[in-house]
Amino acid sequence: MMTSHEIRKAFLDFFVSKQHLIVPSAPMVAKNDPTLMFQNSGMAQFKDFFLGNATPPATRIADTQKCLRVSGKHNDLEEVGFDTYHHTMFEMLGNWSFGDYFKTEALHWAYELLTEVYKLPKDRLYVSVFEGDKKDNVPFDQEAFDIWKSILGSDERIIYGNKKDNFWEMGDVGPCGPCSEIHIDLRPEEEIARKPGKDLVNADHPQVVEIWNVVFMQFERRADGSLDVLEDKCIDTGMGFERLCMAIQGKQSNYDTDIFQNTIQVLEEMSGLKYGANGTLSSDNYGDVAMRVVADHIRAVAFAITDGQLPSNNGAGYVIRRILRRAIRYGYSYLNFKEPFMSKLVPVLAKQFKDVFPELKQQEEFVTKVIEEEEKTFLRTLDMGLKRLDQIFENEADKKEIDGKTVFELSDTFGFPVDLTALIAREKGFKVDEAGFKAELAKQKERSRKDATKEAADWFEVNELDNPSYIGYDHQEAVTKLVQYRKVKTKKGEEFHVVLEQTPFYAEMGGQVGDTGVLEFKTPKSEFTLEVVDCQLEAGLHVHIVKKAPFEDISIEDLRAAQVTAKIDKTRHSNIIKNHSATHLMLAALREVLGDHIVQRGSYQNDEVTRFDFSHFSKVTDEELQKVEDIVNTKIRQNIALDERRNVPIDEAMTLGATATFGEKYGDFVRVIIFDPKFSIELCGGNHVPATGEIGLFKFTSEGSVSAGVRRVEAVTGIKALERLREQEAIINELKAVMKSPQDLVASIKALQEEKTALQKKVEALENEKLQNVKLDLLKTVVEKDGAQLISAKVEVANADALKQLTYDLKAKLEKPYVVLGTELNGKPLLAVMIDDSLVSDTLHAGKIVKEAAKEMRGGGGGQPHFATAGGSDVNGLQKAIEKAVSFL
RNA sequence: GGGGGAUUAGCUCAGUUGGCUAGAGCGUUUGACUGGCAGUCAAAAGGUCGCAGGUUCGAUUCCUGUAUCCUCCA
Repeated sequence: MMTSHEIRKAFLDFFVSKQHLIVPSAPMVAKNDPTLMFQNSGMAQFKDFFLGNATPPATRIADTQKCLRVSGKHNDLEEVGFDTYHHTMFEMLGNWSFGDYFKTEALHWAYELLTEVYKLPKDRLYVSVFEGDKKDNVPFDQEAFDIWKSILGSDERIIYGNKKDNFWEMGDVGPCGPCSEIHIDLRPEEEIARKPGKDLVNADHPQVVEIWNVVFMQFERRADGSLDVLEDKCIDTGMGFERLCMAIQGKQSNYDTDIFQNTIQVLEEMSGLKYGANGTLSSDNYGDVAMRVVADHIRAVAFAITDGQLPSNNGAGYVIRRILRRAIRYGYSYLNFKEPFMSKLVPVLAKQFKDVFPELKQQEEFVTKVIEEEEKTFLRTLDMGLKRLDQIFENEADKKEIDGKTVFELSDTFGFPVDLTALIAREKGFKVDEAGFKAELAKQKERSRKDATKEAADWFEVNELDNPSYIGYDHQEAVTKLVQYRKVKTKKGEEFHVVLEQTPFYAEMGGQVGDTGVLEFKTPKSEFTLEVVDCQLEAGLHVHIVKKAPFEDISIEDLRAAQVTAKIDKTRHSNIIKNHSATHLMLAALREVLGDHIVQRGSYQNDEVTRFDFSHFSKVTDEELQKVEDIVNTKIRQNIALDERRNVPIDEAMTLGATATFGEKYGDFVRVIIFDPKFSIELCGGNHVPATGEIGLFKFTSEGSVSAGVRRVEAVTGIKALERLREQEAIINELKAVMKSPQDLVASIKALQEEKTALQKKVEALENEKLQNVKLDLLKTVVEKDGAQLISAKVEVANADALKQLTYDLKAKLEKPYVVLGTELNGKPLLAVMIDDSLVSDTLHAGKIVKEAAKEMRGGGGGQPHFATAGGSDVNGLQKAIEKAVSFL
């Protein structure tokens, strides 16, 4: 039997023999395509070639591509594991022709590979051709039909496919064309005798499956819906590797192939459960389902992390977190893993894929650590949720239902997955109020939406100018005109938004805050100055935000004629750009010190500080931070001139080795910021210092964690860094002065602390001793009354605790105490009542006694049946209160 | 950006009409038993109840602000 490794190799070797260039898989995380989070098909990385935006390295290419799908027609994450053939991550084998060969070769080779190399039985194969679509004005694919007929010798295994199954389009416009699929029937003979496989093609049967899709790109869709015939026709094929292996290895399930069996065997050892004990296909056996879920998900997560996507709380990172958590959940619930287990599977995969995807082996340790951290965090979350659930089961034992609000609270506040709640509830015989949950979720969404919206009036157009422009890269001041303004109501009040023809104000973007400054208006009748508190980008416009503006009192003619001088706050701006340029240097230095896995996760620069989040799995040590500081400050001292390049084609920028930030969208032309081409090259639209020397000084102020796998550092630059150092110095100097300039400041403070603790203990001991004397005196005043030993007195103590202590001490010395003690503390009366447990009854209850008695001193109180305290505000009533308390006996 | 929650001993956490000498388990220290290890038993030490205000006779508990962490939504 061919191993999966051999099957993959045979594919690539076959196409090498047909003069194809083999290229490596693109990273699974789509870094340069803003429309995609992950590679979702074999052709995604070649999109630019089909669109004609780039030239392929060869006209014939073949590869295996790592793909990830979690949503779509057949890929709902929640379904994976319940059947035998759906996956989150999968490999797509493909061969491509860019204006080279077309249908004849593509179909002949496909058939040759399947039947000659892989030796798949011919009588189990079916092929489909496009039947045509009148509405779209696309004809029946006669060409493909004829080719297949000549290959197969007859048309009895050819199926006609409709537009949905057999016409392929990349988007609303662009290259498209019919396709031909090859299906295989893997059912046992007796079933085939009962029902011919031809009837089951494209019918979602787990054993009659499509294994290869050959797309003929021969048209181009225009915006008006019409089709043009392409000059350079292309071939785009995709063969699902996991399914192919199932077919060749004669298995009933993708999970029975050696691709997944390594992992599953380890899972069996770890869990002590046997996979497939009740029949492999069973979706009722949750142990089996769980193993499939884990085996599938660990691949997806491990390779996603390898390709640069850490689990996080939004975007692509959240997708990875959800996949990982789903696997942990299944392992936890059905395989009885209560401790991190996913991370232990990474070495299995690293070994299995070391020849085809060596990147996992290279980053084995890192990937393991990230997954383990994430597992620990989530297991803690699960534990908390389970405890809460247990309480709910106890409290609602008679209702047998968990209301929607509680379910929502579990998920919203404690991150406990809704379906897990439902699952556990079912096991306990509880129902879950799903409608109520959905209502709560809708409310939450509404809240978030509502908050996001501000009430904005329509723009009031003053001057019609279609091209407002930003000139801040070259100027800090502009003499210009008012284009439009509007009034906006926010939660905090009212503000005006102003758009100018030209502006030197940078609008917040890429982490750099917006500029502030002034707008000086000169109209024919008046002059006034507006203070700009912020500048934000909206639909490509620089929107200046001002708190007050007299626009409504000025005629439209005068506004139109107004000359506006826009000036940014230069000092603030210069502090901001120091921080921004320093951030670039810092990123480069971090990568140098910590490694290439350092990827920007977020950044923020204002005039005070630069804050930078990046992916890294452990605390950055003080030594590492110092190294980074040293590198950055060295680069500052080298006074490297800014090399700023505008309108660089994105491909050219990437060739330069530019660092692009994941999650940022880039156009075809980008701005590149270079400080020493060997050190820092970044795609960036922000403002920078003309030379690094201007930054002056760079100093970290903090390092910490934002979430698992992400660290946050903050740093200051320039005058702010100096100010900070001075502040610290001032504190130390002041401390020294206060401590009378000791030789070792730290040691003397420690000594002071120790001394203080010792003295405190001494005072306590003395007070206790004093209390003992009071106690002895009081013991002499014991009066027998109704079988109880009564002590009542007004005493002097240091604090409320001492009074408490005294009553307990007295209790210990007496057989059947009834103690009433009062004291005056800070001008307020305090009362304590202690009665023997044997005396406690409905009427003789310390809490009640004290409450009644406290009325005498205008106060209240409470406590336990045998001991209670009360306070009040009238010292003069203390004596009466004591008497009152005594009178209860 | 908005909502919810958490913050109590070295660690993990309990602690409701505001008054319970602020607790448990693990860990630490000491003592006893044992030939030693391990263990068992007994005892002890260890707390600004995140921080700052406020309400109250009295706040770990209620309110406001703030910091940090968790979590959901956008």
